[in-house]
Amino acid sequence: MAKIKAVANGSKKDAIVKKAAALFRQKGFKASSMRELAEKVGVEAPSLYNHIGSKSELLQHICFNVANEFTLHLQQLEDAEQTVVKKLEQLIRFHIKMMMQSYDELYVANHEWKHLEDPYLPNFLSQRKLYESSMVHLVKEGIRQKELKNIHPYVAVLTILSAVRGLEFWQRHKKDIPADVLENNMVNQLLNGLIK
Amino acid sequence: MAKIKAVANGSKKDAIVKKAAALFRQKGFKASSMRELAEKVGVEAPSLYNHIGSKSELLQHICFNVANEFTLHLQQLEDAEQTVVKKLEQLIRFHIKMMMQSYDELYVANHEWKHLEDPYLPNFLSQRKLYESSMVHLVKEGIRQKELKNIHPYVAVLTILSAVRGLEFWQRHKKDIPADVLENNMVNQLLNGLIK
DNA sequence: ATGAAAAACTAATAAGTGTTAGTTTCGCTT
DNA sequence: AAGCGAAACTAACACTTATTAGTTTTTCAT
Repeated sequence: MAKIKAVANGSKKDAIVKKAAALFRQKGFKASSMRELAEKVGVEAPSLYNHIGSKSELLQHICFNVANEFTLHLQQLEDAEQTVVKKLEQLIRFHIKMMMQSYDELYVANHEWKHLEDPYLPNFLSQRKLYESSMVHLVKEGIRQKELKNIHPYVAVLTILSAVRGLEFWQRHKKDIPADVLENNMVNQLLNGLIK
Repeated sequence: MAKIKAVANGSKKDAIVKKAAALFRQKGFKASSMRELAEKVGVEAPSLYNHIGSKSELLQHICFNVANEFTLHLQQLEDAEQTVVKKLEQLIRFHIKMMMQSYDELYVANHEWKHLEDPYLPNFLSQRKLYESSMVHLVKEGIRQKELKNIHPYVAVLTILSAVRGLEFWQRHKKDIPADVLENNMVNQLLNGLIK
């Protein structure tokens, strides 16, 4: 009856993944049923399996799409020739941009990763750990270059990552606080506690 | 066969709530079954219903116990005669202390509140909003008193709340980073970006 | 020891889960 | 128009879910 409309520049599978991200964010992975997802897509539940392999696979796609985007960006940042402070600033701004353009996916990757299955869960976690480690490395370099105060590197990274993660919380106040105001204020607040 | 052992200074119900908090944190609310909870408690699933009303009720207790503790502490803080900076510092330290002594409960309240049911979900959210508002008020006062820079108050609050929330993330590194080191570093980093 | 209340048990229910099998319909190429 | 593959459908399965009913055991004050 109803057909699945493929999203611009993407397969029908991508369209399903996108709807799944929205649903998983609203209800959580376990509380989202394939029947409900099918309804959002405009199709009966078993029809979904013409395009996807399983419910788990949907979560995998969401989580790793996000993880890969962040990993890629960080790698590019590491290779760039810039001060550590500039790099940290760009990193924060990237997190904010991602939060705006891929809210559902980012939220799901942050909150529902624990429902990933066995080869994927440890892979996801180690990729995340690697991201963290790279940031710690960056901060240490900043301290060595005397760009940053002599703070505890891991605590600094933790604080930055937590703060940007908390931006999902701000989605509800989008109208009150324009993105650029938020961005500049947060960058300032996070970095001024660090810069020498 | 097995009997439920009441926790020190608490009913058997409290013992179940505590086990539920640990389970809900590990697996998430929806993915935790009453059978599994019963197993952790050392009893058959239906026996739980001699002590509690429903699965939902467990989540309600967890979420509101946490919310009430924070609300109470903030009220006491507001009444105290201290500088705004001191108050913010104490607030951050309180969050860290709570994270250490009630990790499971705090985690569940932060992550699983969306599975609360109808009268409780809006109540929880409005209590949370009130907490936020009080913090914004506090920051505004700090700006008026010229204790704080002229930053966007809501962004400041968001950053602080997000950063302390991210402490759950640090639980895994407890051994590497002693609590007091973390506490002092985070307080410094968060406040030095704010203090004039 | 006895009777009552508390709290455990077993059995069962109704609803919901992801997913598979088998069949029909749609849309496009020839 | 015919035929073929993609993608929809219905029906069903095997399981798990929270929870209730009814019964038996345990605990404890008298």
